[in-house]
Amino acid sequence: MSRFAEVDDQYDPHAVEERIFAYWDDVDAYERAKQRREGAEPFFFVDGPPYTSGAAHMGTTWNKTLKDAYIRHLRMRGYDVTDRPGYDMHGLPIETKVEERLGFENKKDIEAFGEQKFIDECKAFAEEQLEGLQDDFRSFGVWMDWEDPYKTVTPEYMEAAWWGFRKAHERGLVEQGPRSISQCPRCETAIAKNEVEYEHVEDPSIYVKFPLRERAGYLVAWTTTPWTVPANTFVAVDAEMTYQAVRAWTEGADGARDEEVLYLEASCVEDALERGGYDDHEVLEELAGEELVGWTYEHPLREEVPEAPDGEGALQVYTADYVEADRTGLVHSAPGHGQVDFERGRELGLEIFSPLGPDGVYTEAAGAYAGQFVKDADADIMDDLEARGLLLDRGTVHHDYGHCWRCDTGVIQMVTDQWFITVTDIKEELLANIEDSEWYPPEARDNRFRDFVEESPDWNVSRQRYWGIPIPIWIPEDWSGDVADAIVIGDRGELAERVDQDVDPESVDLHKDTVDEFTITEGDTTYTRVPDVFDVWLDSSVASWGTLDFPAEREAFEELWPAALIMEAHDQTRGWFWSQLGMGTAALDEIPYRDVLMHGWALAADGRKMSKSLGNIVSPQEAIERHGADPMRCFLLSQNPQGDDMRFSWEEMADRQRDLNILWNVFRFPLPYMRLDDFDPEAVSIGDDAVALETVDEWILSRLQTVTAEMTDAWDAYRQDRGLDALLAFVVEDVSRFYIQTVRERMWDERDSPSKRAAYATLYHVVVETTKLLAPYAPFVAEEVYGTLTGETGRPTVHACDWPAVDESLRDPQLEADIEVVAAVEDAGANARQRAERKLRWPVRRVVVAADDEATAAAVDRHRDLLRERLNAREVDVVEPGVDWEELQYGARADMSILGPAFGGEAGAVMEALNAVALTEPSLAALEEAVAAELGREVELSAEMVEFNTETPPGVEGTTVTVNGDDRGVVYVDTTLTEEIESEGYAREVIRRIQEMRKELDLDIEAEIRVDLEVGDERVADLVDAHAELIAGEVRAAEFGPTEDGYDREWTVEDTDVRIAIERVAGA
RNA sequence: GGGCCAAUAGCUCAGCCAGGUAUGAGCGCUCGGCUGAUAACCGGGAGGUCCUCGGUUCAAAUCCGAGUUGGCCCA
Repeated sequence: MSRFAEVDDQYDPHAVEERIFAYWDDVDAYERAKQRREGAEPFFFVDGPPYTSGAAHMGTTWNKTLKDAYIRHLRMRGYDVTDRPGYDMHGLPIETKVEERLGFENKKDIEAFGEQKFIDECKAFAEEQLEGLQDDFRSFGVWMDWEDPYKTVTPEYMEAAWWGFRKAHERGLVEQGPRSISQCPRCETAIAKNEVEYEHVEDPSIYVKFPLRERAGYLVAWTTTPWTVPANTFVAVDAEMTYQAVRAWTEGADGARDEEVLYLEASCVEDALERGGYDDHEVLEELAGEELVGWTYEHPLREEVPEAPDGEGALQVYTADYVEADRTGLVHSAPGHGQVDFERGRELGLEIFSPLGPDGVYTEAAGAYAGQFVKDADADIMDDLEARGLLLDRGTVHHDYGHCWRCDTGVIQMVTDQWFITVTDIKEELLANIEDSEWYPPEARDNRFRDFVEESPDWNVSRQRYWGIPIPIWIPEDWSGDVADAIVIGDRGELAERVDQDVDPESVDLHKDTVDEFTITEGDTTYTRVPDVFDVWLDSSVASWGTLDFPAEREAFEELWPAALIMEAHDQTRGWFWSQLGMGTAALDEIPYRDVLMHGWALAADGRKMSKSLGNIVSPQEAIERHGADPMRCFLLSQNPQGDDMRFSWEEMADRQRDLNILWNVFRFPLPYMRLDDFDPEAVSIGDDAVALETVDEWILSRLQTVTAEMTDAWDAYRQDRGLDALLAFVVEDVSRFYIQTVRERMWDERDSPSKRAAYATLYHVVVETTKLLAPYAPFVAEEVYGTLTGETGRPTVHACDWPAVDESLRDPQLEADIEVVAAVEDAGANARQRAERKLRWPVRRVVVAADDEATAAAVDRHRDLLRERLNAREVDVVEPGVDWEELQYGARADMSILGPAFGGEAGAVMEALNAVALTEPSLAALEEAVAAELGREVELSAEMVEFNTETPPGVEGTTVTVNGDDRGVVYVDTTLTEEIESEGYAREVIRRIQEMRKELDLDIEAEIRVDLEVGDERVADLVDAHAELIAGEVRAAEFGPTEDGYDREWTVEDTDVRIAIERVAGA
């Protein structure tokens, strides 16, 4: 970029982005920034792979922006940062999208289409989505290794999953067996708990009567899933609860009683009998749940389902901890379906009867219902129960029921054989390994994560699908079910070595259709692969080594692993944070990451989550279009990244754009002067002898050090938001509002001077360092400003710079504290001026600062010149603490509620006298004396009667100085006019108007002009005339006098008409 | 239904862990100033049941309990 080039008048984020994208391309900025740190201390960052099934939304954008900012920052801090992006590309969500695209209904369509073709379609879809995501991420300036992302679908990566799984197997943590799982009958696969979405639906609500064998009567249990009744195996009670045997009856028209005996939990009796439509009842007996244990009953659908459970221990009452005193207090339990039923059933050693296929259709074992889809059989089952007189009530209920997150089909609980990593066997290790990670915020680890790990069941890693990493297990024909007899393959080399077919480990694809062909023969036994693929959560769980292409490549793994840092949103506590812990511990007995930055979710402006149905989605593209990538990034990075959800706000984003615009103005303000003077930053810098730093220069340089230190601390504490706050406050308040304002006059000076050089050198240094501090947040504008200032002398990109170090020699806390006081005094002075209605353009005779403390007095004293300048005062005086300003007078206000009763009829006169007097000191004695003089007689006053206040001399206004909430004194501004002040005031009024006219004519800064002035009032004309020289200097007037064809304008200055004409004179 | 998190000015948020007057901050609004950074900048002002209800305490935005609303996770 060419140094001190002309820049846009206004910050235009889109123009900057466009130029910088081209520039980065030209100079290979990304590669060079990385090259700079090659061989430096490594920092192993691991990208949590986004799922490739759609475009980047605001949450992904926040996440990636955070990652980019931290990577850039760490790189500036000197680390060789791993920045390989990753993509999670397998799994059911993509399968269902592809099925939709191809118009498929179920698995049979896939089989007909061809497994390999379907896998190819899924791969193509995922790759297509991946390209979209890459473009999205690049569009807001994320610098990661886009040329070489890790993809979970490549052989190297899939092998990493095999390797981890084999390690887990070697440690005895892999097993196969029946489990109650959530099955999607459409997708015909088990789905994970977190893939189940609950929806409000209407379902049957039935009270089933189970006929007791050894005694009269029925056990009554409630269920919303009639289709599980064929598999009923036992009825559960709570040991402690009280159950009642009740005789309940209905009375016919003829008075005949129809009665039966029912067993229910005591508190449920009334409600259940009401539902059953009984007329009345009596309690026969009370029993503890424990006493019911061992009672046996008839299966209610024995005739329809002859194969229904009837084995050892079946059809009995047992205790179970899932029983509640709700509905009936007895629970119909079918270990072939429900998870808790299954677990209790296994514990009791009961038969697991699950008479349905993966598509949710009853098998032959279901007898009369065979061939029906379970949900469709509900009605028949209820009819059959009713016909048999075994339904106490039949109704419906609205409740939440699980559905497949992808295809929205209601899930069914059933027992199937699945493969597990038995993480419950290593729970202690998992909990211990957690301690090796540091979480930001820390509570997330100690509450949420620990709880989740403690409650985690074994990990079902098998899915009966196509688009995934095939489970690398080969089993013999007539397999015993003992996993020790199975073969688990850990990598491609081993695969090629052991399978019967000819396989090239370098080129083999590891997807299902390919590996299903492979067989292994050992001795005279032939092994075939189990048909399942891995749960897609297993894919990303191995990312910490998969991203290093381990096990194919070993060196990087040995040097870098485990990850130094990962960052994802809080939903990943039960996702990626957990899966990595599980897999890392199972395979390597180590947690695969050290620092975890857990951020929140991007919510919509209304505080609700962004969703299509609420219509409150804001896409990153829209944000970039409206405000630009840098302002969007700054908005996202100004949010606390530790746990809290972010609330989207257009206003905030617009504010960040405004902040960057101020930076832009700060940057472009000195450029014309620097160009004019051929300022050479290399020859004239802040440390040089030829540069005479003034107080404000030293101050802003000190502030820069303080801000740098604050920002470094903020980044180290994973609070980049606080760093950005500090930086923007510095730019807006310190640099723009204070420093620039103060140095403007120095830059206007046409002559070369050590002071002007100091201003140039200081501002140059401050802005260049600021671009470095800003670089991780707003990489585009930081680059443009940096490049324009440093030209060819800097690094090719600001992102290859070192993070600024704090230069203690430039740091002066005393000075910073002083200027804080000065700024507060200035604020108070401006306030006083405003109340006196005296514009800043008009000088004031003097300003008196009555300091409350030594520090304030000393600060004002030290910076008297600066204050004089900023307050436009001829003189600044300090009154030391403890001393009254002698010109100050005091008055008193009467409190009539005290004074009235005390003086009766005289009160009015006393009050008037009291309010009228002026005192030199605020004491009761002085007041009494003055009031006596005023009133003509003595009065006796008490402290309660009056309140003292100060009265400033005529023409003087006072305002309290506050610094960070503390009163530090009072500033008195004396606005009394003198002829000399009026003269300068009018002259400055004229100057401003001429400047405006120059601006209107778009004259060059250096252009000289002729000025013709006609002032309507003779006295004012003389006053202006007295400052002709000042005017000429300020507006570059070569001469005064009539213009030939000048730009002519009428003005009104403080009620006086002024005509001004200007024209350019030749030769300038 | 359960666990965790949040709620403070019109908006976005500090403050809460270690209780002590909300100087709250920025933006917005409004009134004024400045005028070669000017589609910029500066100052003044208004603006609050600190979600609600209870409790602990001399004192609660802050600690405790219950509830409401929203978020995440789980059933």
